[in-house]
Amino acid sequence: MPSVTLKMIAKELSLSVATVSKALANSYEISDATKNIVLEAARKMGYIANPYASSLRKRRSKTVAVVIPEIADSFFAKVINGIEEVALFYGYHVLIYMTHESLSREQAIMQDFRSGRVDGILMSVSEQTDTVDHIKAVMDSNTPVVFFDRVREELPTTCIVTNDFESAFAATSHLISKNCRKIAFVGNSPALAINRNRESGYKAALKEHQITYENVLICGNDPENDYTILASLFRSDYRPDGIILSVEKLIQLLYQVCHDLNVNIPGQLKVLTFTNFAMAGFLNPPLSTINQPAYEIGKVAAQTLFKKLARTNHISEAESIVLPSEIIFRESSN
Amino acid sequence: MPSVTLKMIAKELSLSVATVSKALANSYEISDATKNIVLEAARKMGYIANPYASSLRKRRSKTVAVVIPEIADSFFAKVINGIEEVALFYGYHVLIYMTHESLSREQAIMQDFRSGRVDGILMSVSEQTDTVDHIKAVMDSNTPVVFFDRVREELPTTCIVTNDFESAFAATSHLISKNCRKIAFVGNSPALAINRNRESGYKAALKEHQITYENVLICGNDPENDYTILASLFRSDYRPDGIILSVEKLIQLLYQVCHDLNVNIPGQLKVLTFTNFAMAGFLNPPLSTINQPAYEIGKVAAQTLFKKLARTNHISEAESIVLPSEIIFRESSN
DNA sequence: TTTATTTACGAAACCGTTTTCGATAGATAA
DNA sequence: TTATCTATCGAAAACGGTTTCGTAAATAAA
Repeated sequence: MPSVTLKMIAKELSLSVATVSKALANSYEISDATKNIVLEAARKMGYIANPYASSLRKRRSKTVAVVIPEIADSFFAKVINGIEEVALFYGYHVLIYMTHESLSREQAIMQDFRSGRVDGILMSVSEQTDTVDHIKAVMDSNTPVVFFDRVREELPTTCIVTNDFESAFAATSHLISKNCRKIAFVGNSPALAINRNRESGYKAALKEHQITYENVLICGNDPENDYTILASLFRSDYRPDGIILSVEKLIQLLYQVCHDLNVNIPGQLKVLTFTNFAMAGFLNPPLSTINQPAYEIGKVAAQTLFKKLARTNHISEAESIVLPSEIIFRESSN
Repeated sequence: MPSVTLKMIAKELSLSVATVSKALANSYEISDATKNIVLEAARKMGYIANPYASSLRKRRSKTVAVVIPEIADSFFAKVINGIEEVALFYGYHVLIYMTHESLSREQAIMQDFRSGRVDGILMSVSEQTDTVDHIKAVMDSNTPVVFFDRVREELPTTCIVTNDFESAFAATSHLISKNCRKIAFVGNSPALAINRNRESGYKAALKEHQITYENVLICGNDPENDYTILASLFRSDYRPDGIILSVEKLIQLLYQVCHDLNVNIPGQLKVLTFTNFAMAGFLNPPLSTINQPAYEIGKVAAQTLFKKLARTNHISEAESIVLPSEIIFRESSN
């Protein structure tokens, strides 16, 4: 039960603690013969290093944090899969934190990271995040941050994003080509670059086709309220014939609304959605999707972070890595 | 940049490190006047305790681990949501580990936990897990484990499960009542109690109705292979007219198979699935589901673990907490 | 042979807390 | 007046590793 320590191995072998430590670290200072003896003893005694003692002295925890709005979303779940894959490879541990779209929670989480709990941070900011002071403070304390998906480009670090502008542009153009002339766009927070980019792509496509109907809705985090917002779309004279959803969560609500109000998809409304949703092709009707490469985003984000951690010089610059999304046209937009 | 330590506060205030530490811990040994002074200085200097020093000395990390097969599954994603909610409340941090259904990965992860990295563990075992030595070893080193969903009942600890037998029984009975006489059951690993319980429920219902057709398939983790297994069902004389899926991942494959082979749901095949899938009602056809209370399972599992952690005496006993699932009948089984 | 260098190891400081054990001064009790 | 508490604080020993630095022996260079 009493876990075995370096000191116990040292005593067992009549060596010093320092020697045992170095032997286990495969230091050049120790002879191969001694290393073998130590390794064997450690194995036999079932030695496992205390990570907290090690982290305290080395000032590195071999731990990274993932800060996301929430996890009940296939996108973030897949991102975490990618992150975990890479972290495992590099021997890092992964702490998970959720902001639940709350800035104050995000700030509290970031505050904690100034303790050096994690070596680096992978994050996707909350909807509410309209300041970056709390993030900058962590970066200033020498903990690198890599953003993905919901990024803040004003900070000098790497952002892993997808081609949101182009995707929204292509999606909107596609709806136009399908004879939609009143296309609505539904996003969540205008504070997020990701939403602004998609909105810009949407507007650019409208402009190119000289379409004046423009309808940008902002949904929040409250399903009931969002339902009302979506439903109101179809009760007004301003009723659209096409819609682009920027948020995965809204799919269900939109399908519900259309079901409840007898809006036929794609007959009366054509739908295209940013999502990462394996079953989209089996919905009724099959949903056209803009598939973000979630798993890849997670992998690249983690790899980028570990690259930063490996480097000693910390001249981090603002930079974007763009992984293209893939649009899959299905019946909902046909 | 150099993070502020207790020593710095002590020097600043001409107090001892011990006094500062105790003041911040709100110890009765320190006068209110001194506490206020210390608190104020700590706040002003931006003190954040080093968690590794603290964990090393206190032998408690305020960290728990979640060990799951994978996360790209709405069930586990929701469970984590529940866990995180409770962990936040108790001031705990959450480490995530995925086994990817591999026993050796699971063993490696458990091995690491013998270092005392985490105070407790929440886990759902892998498909391959046919031994519990690696788990027992961690429990013996005084790190409590709470199982959920995929449990191992032979260990003296708490298991959070849902009423799998009853759900499978009810689901099978329902298909029988809809005139299915050749009902297949698809699970993953027969090593898992959860699967055995569901299979037993399925068989019990068949028996009760004196139906002799019995068809238990085992799907694995390879989509292509699983597709073949499912497809072969409909090419044989043994072709079923009803099917119960024990695994969420298989939904997409089954719908694909039925689409490819022109098997009409529910006309030629009625389907009921264990899943936790918000969009099930909007699939084509709407899918009847046995909804596990994923979020609740996560919450209860975490609460149970924290209760164990709070207690000093460690007389853990085998015990099951059953949270009932809810069956929602939709068109796929009608 | 002498000197310089390399090899292999150990003593001790250190990482930043927490905790034990005194110590002191003032208050209270005997 | 003396003994006993009580309240408040500090010195120092943990916690279990890592790292610096010193040293003795072995080897190489002169």
